[in-house]
Amino acid sequence: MNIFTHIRNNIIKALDNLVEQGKIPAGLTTDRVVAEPPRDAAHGDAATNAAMVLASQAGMKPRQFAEILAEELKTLPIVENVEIAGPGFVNLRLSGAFWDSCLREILEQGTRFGSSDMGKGQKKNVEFVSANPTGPMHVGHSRGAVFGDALASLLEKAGYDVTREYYINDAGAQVDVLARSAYLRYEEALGKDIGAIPEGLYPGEYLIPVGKELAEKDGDKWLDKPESEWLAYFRKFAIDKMMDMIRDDLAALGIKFDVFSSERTLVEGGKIDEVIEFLRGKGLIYEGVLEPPKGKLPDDWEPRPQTLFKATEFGDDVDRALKKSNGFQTYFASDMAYHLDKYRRGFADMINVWGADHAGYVKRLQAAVKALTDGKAKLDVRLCQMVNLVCNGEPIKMSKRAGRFVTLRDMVDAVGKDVMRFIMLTRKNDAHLDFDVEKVKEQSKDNPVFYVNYAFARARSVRRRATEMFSGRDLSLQALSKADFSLLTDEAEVSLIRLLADFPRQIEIAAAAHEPHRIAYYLGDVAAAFHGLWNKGKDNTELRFLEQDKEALSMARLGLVEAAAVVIQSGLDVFGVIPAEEM
RNA sequence: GCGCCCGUAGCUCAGCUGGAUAGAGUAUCGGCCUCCGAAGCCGAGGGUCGUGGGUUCGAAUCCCGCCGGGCGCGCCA
Repeated sequence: MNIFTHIRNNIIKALDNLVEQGKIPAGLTTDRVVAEPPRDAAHGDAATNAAMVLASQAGMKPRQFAEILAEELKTLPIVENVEIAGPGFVNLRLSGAFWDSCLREILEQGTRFGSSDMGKGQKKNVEFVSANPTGPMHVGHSRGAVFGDALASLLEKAGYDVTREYYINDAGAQVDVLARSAYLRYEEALGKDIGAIPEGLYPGEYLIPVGKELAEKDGDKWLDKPESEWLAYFRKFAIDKMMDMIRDDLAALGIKFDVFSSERTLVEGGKIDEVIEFLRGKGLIYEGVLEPPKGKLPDDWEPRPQTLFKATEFGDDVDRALKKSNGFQTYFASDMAYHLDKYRRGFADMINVWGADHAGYVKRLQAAVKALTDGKAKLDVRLCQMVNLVCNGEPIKMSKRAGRFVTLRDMVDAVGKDVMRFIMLTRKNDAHLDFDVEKVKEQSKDNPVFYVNYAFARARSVRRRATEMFSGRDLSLQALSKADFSLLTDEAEVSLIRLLADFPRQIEIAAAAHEPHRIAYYLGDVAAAFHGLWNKGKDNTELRFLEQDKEALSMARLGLVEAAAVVIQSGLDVFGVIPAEEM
């Protein structure tokens, strides 16, 4: 439970009471009233802006309104003290019993703690990766993959019904190139000297086994046959192989999709024509000629009539082509069909994760979704910036053309899935990220995942000691939840409890903003608070977690330690990272 | 030319979608291991939040104009 929604509910109730008592006028708009943690803990546990937001509506001064509200809030059982500060903040100090109950809740819920019902089971579709099925995943895909997966987990934790979806671009010219490249490897497998891979075909060695497999399966059946006979067959076979490979790569990163959607299926099912007719019915299609593109003009540009969609009516800069001048469908047209398909499958709330190089495409797709669903569907596009791969400060060069790119698999093998996932999530998605493949392997401060994990490992270490010291005693989370937490009175202990209790709210904030990185920062704070408390116990033996002759106190402190471990584990779980028990 | 993103401590970045005295990490300097794991902790210095206006009780945050950086801009996928 997010304690600040709980507090806000109490404030709203208090306002209702004041209306009943005739102390403030009825009918105030309370939308903007919030309860939140004050920036400075010295101001209390929670602050509300109610007086400042409502005073003018009520025809009072903020301070005056605050006085009245404060009197009413003092009667709440969870409130220990109320103060008015600054322009009219009402600061609440919550009772010790309230914080004890928060700690108890963490231990009772275990790693379920942090879950929220904010999403109310509402369906959300997160489409990510969607790499072309023409080769293995390279490192450039990894950020979007990790981000999308973590965002999906985050939304699940916040109470949404999330579908992870992969859109296979298996309809364009690039998959014909794939088919031809595979055919070449097929010839090679049958003993033909293919020489150098011609320009325009995929040179990667990953197609060698594909050619070999076809040769073993079909023999020389396709040899010296015209392309028209084998192209479709080779294409399907190769695409399936590539998707198997991609699925394996993703699995190595701990990612599993719920749905794979195929562009080709949409095309062959006539869905593109259907969507164009659908829009034509709405009067949003016309034949016309587009303005020449701005900036550097392509050499062969000339005005041509095409089938256009009135994207400008929905916020786009120009109208967009759905059919080329030769009558073929554009990629945008199939994307429209795809998003209409998603909507019809029940997703009125869609998130797409793209590389930042697709930024120019966002507006037109949002315009499309608006038009297709009469504004009933939401589409948020999250852009992931590039990851600069660095090795001890030196940039690593990648070249896909030469077929020697660093694959995602190489990277997972080199640094490990968990490190990779965590690092990718320690930055806002739209900020560039330097990833040093050597430094992240160091077990030091250069490696943010270790800092958090170290706190967890220390917590486990305390538990191991406790089982020795208090052998025979039930030290399960359930048992510890019954400890006497009123014994935890040190400032560092109390502030750690507050921080841990804030986890559900952090999940809600991060989920609402579609920003998983916030959880990484929060976990850093939790780890810091825990390390701080630990070291306080080193300096002052009175504050050590475990003391043989003070069992009740030890149980309360062990409960706090375990609660910290629970929150760290639960937070890392959103990232798909499993913390090590020992380091 | 247009659109999107960005500009916060020497460096790398947070900043809870408008709150109180702008924070971490790193680097520099100074402390803490007879004591639950020093991969850690405590402390110090370091800021015109690019800039100029506007909105209001209140702006790093929202709006507009500049300056600087990045990306994108065909019927490609």
